[in-house]
Amino acid sequence: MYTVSSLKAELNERGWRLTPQRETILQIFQNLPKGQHLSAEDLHILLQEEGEAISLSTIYRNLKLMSRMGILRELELAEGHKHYEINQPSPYHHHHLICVRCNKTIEFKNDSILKMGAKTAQKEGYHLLDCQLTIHAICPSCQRSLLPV
Amino acid sequence: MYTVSSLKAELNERGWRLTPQRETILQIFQNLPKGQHLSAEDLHILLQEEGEAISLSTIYRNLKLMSRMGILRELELAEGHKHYEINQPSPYHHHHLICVRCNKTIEFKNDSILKMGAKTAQKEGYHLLDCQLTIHAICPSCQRSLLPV
DNA sequence: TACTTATTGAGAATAATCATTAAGAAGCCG
DNA sequence: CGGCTTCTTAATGATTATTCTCAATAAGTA
Repeated sequence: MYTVSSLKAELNERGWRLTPQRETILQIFQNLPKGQHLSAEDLHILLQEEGEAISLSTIYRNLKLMSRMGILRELELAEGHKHYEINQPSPYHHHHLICVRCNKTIEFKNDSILKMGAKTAQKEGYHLLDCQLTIHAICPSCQRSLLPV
Repeated sequence: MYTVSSLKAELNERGWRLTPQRETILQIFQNLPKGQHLSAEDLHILLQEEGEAISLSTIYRNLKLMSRMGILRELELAEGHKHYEINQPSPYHHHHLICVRCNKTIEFKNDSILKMGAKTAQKEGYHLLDCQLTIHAICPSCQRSLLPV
């Protein structure tokens, strides 16, 4: 599991710094119930409720930074705003199937996708950070509702 | 001088449309006293005062669009926000010298800069939209004030 | 302990989303 | 031919999301 000290090491390696805010954000995501993900706004409110308020600027900055570092995954579940979740290694690595009508989201696993992503990145000399298959579709329940597309 | 009908022609050529809002924005810039330039917010307020209110979204969208079309020039006079002015052809084409302390701005001309820009763009097969030399400096008056840098 | 400079927070500037409106193209007809 | 109606889809406005700027702070290093 990704620890605060490995975060610090990775940051320092690039001349960046471990701040209390970054530590807090990492911990929030690590303690999040499985399958949950947060938007910037969600995280902002959650932190306020816990009395650990962090400014929205800092939240946006660090969500982006930690995604680029491969610590978080940036999910495009619904249109209009992004969600984030912790990026876990192989046995927990998963993908998303989203109903574009009701936004119901299902996580599923498929090792061959990750393998293919890893292989492709390697072949091109890229350093893999994350590899996610996102499927937008219409769930059975919404299909039955017969609403027009 | 750039006319409404040439704007319409250029827009339509790309499958875009001439709207009353775009026409209004063009006219505002054409009637602006020489050497004046507006920020998005300036333009928004100016239009409200004239009773021709256009939404901020539309203003931002069109300032960017018209800059990319080469109709307006996007100026970075002071940090933090952009200013726009009409983009005029050769005899009126000019550059800017800005005091980074007091923001006093001087326009100056230099045909060889435009020629060089045109030549460079052409050599690379680029289509020239605008070519501006922006000089940030400290004006004599601010130098005399002896404030620390 | 001092020093450099990345980071934060607050606020302003800019971009993106989505439902609604309307520009321009195409087809009709007198 | 021109005016009128229909149709497609770009553009608008309102709102929300995100980025940027700057002065003040503090992490890591010497």
